[in-house]
Amino acid sequence: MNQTQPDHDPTRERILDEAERLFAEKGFAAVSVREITAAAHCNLAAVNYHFGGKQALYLDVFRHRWLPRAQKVGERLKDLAKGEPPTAEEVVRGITGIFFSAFASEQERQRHAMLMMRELSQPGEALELVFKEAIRPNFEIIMRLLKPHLPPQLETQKIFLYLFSIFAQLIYFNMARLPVMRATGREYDEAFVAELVGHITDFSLNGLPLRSGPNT
Amino acid sequence: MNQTQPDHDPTRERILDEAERLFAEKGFAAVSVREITAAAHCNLAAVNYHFGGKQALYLDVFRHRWLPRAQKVGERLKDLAKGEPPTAEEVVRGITGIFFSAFASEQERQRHAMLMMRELSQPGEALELVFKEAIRPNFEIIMRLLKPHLPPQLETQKIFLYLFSIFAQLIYFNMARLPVMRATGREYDEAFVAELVGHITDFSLNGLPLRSGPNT
DNA sequence: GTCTATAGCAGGATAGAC
DNA sequence: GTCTATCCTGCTATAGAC
Repeated sequence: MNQTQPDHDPTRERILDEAERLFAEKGFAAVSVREITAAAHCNLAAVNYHFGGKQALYLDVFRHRWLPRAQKVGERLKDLAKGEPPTAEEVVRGITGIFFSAFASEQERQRHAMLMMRELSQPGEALELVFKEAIRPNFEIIMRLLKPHLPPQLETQKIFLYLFSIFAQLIYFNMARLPVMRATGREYDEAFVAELVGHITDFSLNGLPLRSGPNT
Repeated sequence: MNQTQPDHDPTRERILDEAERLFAEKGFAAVSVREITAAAHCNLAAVNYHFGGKQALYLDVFRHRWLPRAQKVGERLKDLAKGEPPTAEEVVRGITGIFFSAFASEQERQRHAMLMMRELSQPGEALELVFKEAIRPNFEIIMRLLKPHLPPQLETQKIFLYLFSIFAQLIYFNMARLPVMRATGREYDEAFVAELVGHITDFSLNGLPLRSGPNT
C-alpha cells in the first residue's frame, strides 16, 4: 500500500519482521543470527549482507519497523488537535485508544511495547533514536493538548510525571500479559482490550489534577 | 544481623550479589558466568560448584535475594493492618511508600524492579516462584485492606486492574529512570524519590473509585 | 572449597563460489 | 543476492590437582 517501490528486497523485509519478533520476545542477547535467519527462511550470511551485522540489524529494526509505527501514533495524536480543542477526557481517551488501536495486530502492539520497554530499561544506541524521533515529539503533542485543562501554575516537570503515569500503564498492560491474564482470568481478546482502554482512561483521567472536573 | 549462621559461604554470597546486579542490569542471556565470577572475585568454576550452573544460579538469585525482599514488603504491608483499619489514603500511601522504602538502597530497589519486570515480560521458571511466594500473597493483603473502601459490587477482576495500574507505576518509575531523569531534569535523590512517592500516591488515590472521597 | 586447564560447542562474521 | 564452508572467539561445564 504505502510502499511505492515494492519495498526493496523481500528477504530483507522478512529478516526485519522475524528479527523484531524475536528481539521483542527474548531480547537482543538471547537471540542468535542463526535463529533469525532460520525463521526468515534465508541464509545465515544474509544478515551480514543486508545489514552489516547483528547490532546493525537491531538498530534497523527500530529504524524501519518501530519508528514508523510510533510516528503513525504521532499522526493520530495530531488529528486529535484538528477540530475543536478536545476536552481532557477526549485527550486521555485518545491517547489510550490510539495506543491500543494504531497497530495492525495484538502481537504487533505487544512487540512494540516490549521493544520500547527493553530499551527504556537498558538504554542503548537505539534509545537515542527513539527519544528524538518518537517519544519527545509525541509527548510534546500531548502536552499541548493537555495543558489547557491543567492548573496554569503546574510545572512542566510535574506534567511529565502525569504523562509517565499514563505511559506506565500503557506499557505494563501490554507487557505483563501473563500476570494480568492469570489475575483476571481473561484473554487479551477484543472485549478485554476495550475494557482495558476504558480502565486506563478512567483511572488516569481521575488521577489528573484537572481544573474543573473530568469533563471540561 | 538476621543470619544466625554466618550465612554459609562468603563466596557464595558474593556470587549471588554480583549475579543479581548483572542479571538485573543486562538480562540473563547477556551476562556470562565469567563476568559474574570476575565481579565476585572468585574462580570461574565456583558458580558450578555452588549452584550447579548458570540457570540454577539465576533461580537462586530469586530464591535467596529477590523473594526475601518481597516478603519484607509483605511484612510491612501486614503491619498496615495491625492497628485501626487504615483509610484508603493510608493504604495507597502505604503501598507506594513501602515499595520505595523497603530496600536497603536506591540500587537495590532498582534491581528488584528490573528483575521482576524481566520475569513478568518473559515468563520463565522463576516467575512461578515469584507468583506463588510474593505477588499473590502481597496482592491478597492489599485486596483485604482496600476492599472496605471500594464499592461493594465492584468485581474482584476490576480491583486487580486498579492494583495493576498502581503496580505499573511503581515498576515504571524504577525502571525507566533515564527517560524520567531526562524529562524532569532530576536525579533520583532522596528529594525526588519523595516527590515520586507523593505523585504516585495522589495519582492512584484519585484514580480509584472510592466510596466517599479520598479520605475515608 | 578453590583453583587450572580444557573439552566441547554455539556464537558472529567472512571469503568466495555461483 | 544467495549460498556453503569455515574461521575464530567466547561460552558453559567439567575433570582433576591442590
